[in-house]
Amino acid sequence: MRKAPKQKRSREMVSRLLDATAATIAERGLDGTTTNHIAEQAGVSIGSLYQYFPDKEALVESLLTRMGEQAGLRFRQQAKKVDINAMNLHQVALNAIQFGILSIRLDPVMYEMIRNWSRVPIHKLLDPLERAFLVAAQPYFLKHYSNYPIHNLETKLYILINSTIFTAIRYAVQEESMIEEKELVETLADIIVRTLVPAA
Amino acid sequence: MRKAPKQKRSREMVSRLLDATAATIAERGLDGTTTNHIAEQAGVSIGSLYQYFPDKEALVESLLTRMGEQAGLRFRQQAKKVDINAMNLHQVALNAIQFGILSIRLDPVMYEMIRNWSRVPIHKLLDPLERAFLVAAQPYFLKHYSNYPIHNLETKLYILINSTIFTAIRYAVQEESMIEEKELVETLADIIVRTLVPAA
Amino acid sequence: MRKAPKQKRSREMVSRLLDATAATIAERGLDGTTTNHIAEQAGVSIGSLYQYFPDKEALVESLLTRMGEQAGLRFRQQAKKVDINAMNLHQVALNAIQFGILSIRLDPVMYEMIRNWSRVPIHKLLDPLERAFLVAAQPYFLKHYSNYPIHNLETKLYILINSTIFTAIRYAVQEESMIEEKELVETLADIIVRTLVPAA
Amino acid sequence: MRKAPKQKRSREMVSRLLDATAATIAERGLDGTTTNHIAEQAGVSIGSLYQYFPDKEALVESLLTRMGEQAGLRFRQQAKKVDINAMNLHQVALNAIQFGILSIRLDPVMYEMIRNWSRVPIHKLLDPLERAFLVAAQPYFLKHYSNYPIHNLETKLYILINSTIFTAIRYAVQEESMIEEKELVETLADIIVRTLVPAA
DNA sequence: CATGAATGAGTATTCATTCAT
DNA sequence: AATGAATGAATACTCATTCAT
Repeated sequence: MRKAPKQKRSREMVSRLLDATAATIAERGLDGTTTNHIAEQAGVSIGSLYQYFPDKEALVESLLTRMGEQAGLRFRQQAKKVDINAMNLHQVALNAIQFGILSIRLDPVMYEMIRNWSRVPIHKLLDPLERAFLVAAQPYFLKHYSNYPIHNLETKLYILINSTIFTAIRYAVQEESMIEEKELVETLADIIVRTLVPAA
Repeated sequence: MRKAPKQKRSREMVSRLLDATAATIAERGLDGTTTNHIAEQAGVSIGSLYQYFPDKEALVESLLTRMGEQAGLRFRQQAKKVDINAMNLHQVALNAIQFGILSIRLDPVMYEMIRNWSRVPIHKLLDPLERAFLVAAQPYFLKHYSNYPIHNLETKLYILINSTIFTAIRYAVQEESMIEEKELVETLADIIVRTLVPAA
Repeated sequence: MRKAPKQKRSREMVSRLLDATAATIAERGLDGTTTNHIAEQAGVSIGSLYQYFPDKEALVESLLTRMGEQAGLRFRQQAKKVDINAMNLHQVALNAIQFGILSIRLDPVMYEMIRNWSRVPIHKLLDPLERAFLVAAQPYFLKHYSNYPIHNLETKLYILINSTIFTAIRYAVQEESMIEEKELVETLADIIVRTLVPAA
Repeated sequence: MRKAPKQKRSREMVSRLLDATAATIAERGLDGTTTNHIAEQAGVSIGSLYQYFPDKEALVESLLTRMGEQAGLRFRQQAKKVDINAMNLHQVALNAIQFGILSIRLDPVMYEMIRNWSRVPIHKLLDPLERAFLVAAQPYFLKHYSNYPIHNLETKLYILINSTIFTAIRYAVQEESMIEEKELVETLADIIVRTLVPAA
C-alpha cells in the first residue's frame, strides 16, 4: 500500500510522456520527432524521459501498444452501440472499415504510424484491433455458418484485414483520387462479404 | 546537331547514377543510402551528381520511374510467353501475384521501395505496373464480359491491386508467419476472381 | 553512549558502500562505474550514498585506502609464513614481485586502479604496500648491511618499487608479449639485488 | 603530378588537425578534449574533422605516431651532437633519461599521454623512442661487449625502459617529493649500468 | 562541365548530483 | 536519516548540399 503513490506517479509520468510523444508525432511527424522534443513537450527533462524509457524505440512501441488497446476498446464500444447482432455481414464490415478510415483521418498519430508501418512495431497497434474485429464478427459467424465452416478462414482474414488497412491508408495518403470514398468503402465491404460467404 | 554527343553523354550519366542508386539501396537500404555513397558507387564526384539531379529526392523518383517502366515491360513480356488468352481469370491473377511476389523477393530495391512506400513517390513504380496489368487483363474482360460490364471496375481494381501488393509486402517483411505462401497466393487469386466475376 | 549504535551502523554502511564500489569496478571497470550502480549494488539509495561520501572521488579514495591496508596486511602475513629471515635478498625480492603480480592478476579492482593510477589517488594504495615491504626488508638490511649503509637507499627503493609495479602492470595490460613471465620476474629480482647490494 | 596540390592540402589539413589536437590536450587534458574543441581550435568545421579522421581514437593514435617519430628524431639529433661514441654507458643512460624527463616536463601533451598510457595506444609513442635508444646504444654494445653477449638483454631492456619511463612520469605527477631530481636521475642511470654490465 | 573539400545544424543518450518528500 | 525522481549540460558523430577552383 505504501507503494501506491509512487506507482501512481510513475504511471502518470509514463502516461504524460506517451501523450507528449503522440503530440509531437502529430505535430512534426515521426521522422521529425526527437527525444528532446518529446521531453520538452512533456514539460520534463530529457534525463527523466530516459529514466522511464530506455530509448526512443521503447517510447514508440509503448505508444503503439496504448493506441492499440484504446482503439480496440473504442471499436468494441461502438460495436455495442450499433447492436451488431442485428446487422448482416456487409453492415458489420462497413462498420469496421468506416471506423478504420475515420481513425486514420482524425488521428494524425494513427495516420503517421501506419504510414511508417515497416519502421515501427506496427503489430502492437494492429493486433488488438484485429482481435477486436474478430470478437465482433464471431457471433455472426457462429449464428450463420457454424455448420458450414469457412475454408481457409485464417488466411482470408489475414488478407482482408491487411488489404483493408493498406487500401485505406494509401487512399488517405493520396492527395487526389478519382475514386469516391463512399464507393471505396462500399466496394471493400462487398469484397469482404463475397470472400467470406461461401456462396451467397 | 552538336548537342547530340552531349545529350548521349548526359543520358549515360543519368543512367549510371540511377544504377549506382539502385546498387547502393540494395546494399545499404534506403535509410543507409547517402548521396556521397551514390556518387562514389557511380565513380563520379558528388558535384557531378548534383549537376544531373537537384536533390536526393529527384534521384529516387527517377529510379522509381525507371523501375516501373522496366517492371511493366518484364510483366508484359512474361504475359506474352504464357499465352494469357488461353487462361481463365484465376490463372491470370495467379500469374500476376506470383510475378509481384517474385519481384519483391528477388529485387532488394523493389522490396526496399515498397517497404518505404509512403516516403517515396511510390506511384512512379506502381502506376506502370498497374497499367501493364490492366492491358494484360483487358482482352480477357473483352472476351468474356463485354456485354455484361463489371460494376465499379475501376474501384475494384484499385482495391485489388493495392491489396495484393501490400499483403505481399507485409507477408515478405514478417519474419515468421503461420500462413504458407502457396495458400496465401491461392487465396488472393480466389478473392480477385470472386470480386471481378459478377456471379460465377 | 547513545551514539554507539549509530556509529556502528555508519561504519557498516561505509563498508557496504566500499564493497559495492569494488564489486562494481570489478564488474564494469572504473569508467563504466556510476554512483547509481554503486548504490544499487549496495542495496542503498543514491541519496544515502551521498550522505556518507561527498562525491564519487571520495568513494574511490576510501576504497583505495582500504585496499592498501588490506594488501599490506596480506603481504605481512605471507612474509611471516615464509620465514623471511632465512631468505637471501633475491628470494625476498622474488617473493614481493610474485605477490604483486598475483595481486594484479587475481584482483580486478587492483588491476583497474593501477591501470588508471594517474586518475585516482593511487598513493593511498601503494604507500601502505611500500611500507609493508620496507618493514619486511628491514631486518634483512639490519642483519647484513648494518655497518655498510647503502647509499641513496630511499631513492633506490623509490625507483625499484615504482619500476616493479609499473613493469608488472604494463606486462599485465599487454595482450601479447614475447617475454615469459618467469624470466621477467627473475630479471626484476636480479635488478633489485644488483641495485641494493653494493658489490656482490 | 596533378595530384600533388591536393595531397599537399590534405597533408596540411591532417597536420593542422593534429596540431589542434595537441593544443587542446595541452590546454584541457585528455579527458577534457572533445572533437568539437579540436575542430574549433583548428579553425575548421566538425564535419571536416571527420572527413580526415574516422573518429576521436584515430586522431589520438595519429598524434601519438607523429609524436613518437618526432621524439625519436629529436633524440637521435641530440645524440649526434653529444658524440655518443665518446661516452661510457653511464653517460649514455644519463643522457637518455634527461631527455625523457625533459620531454615529459616541457611537453604537456607527452605528459598527458603517458599519464593516460593505458587508455591510449601508447606504444605508438614509445616504440619509436625505444628503437631510437637501441640504435643509439648499439655501437656501445658492439664496441665493448660483442664477445660477451649480455644475458637476457631483451628482457632487461624491456624492464629498464618501462622502469625509467614510469618512474619519471610518476615523479613528474607527484606534486611534492622528498627526492631530488638529480639524485633520481643519477640513481636510475646507475641501475641501468649495473644491470647491463655483467660484472663491472 | 567536373571536382571534392568544407559545412554545421542536428540526434540519441549518459551520469554526477540535488532536494522535496 | 533515507529516499529516488528529476535534472541538463555535455558528447561523438552524420549527411545533404554548396561553391571555389
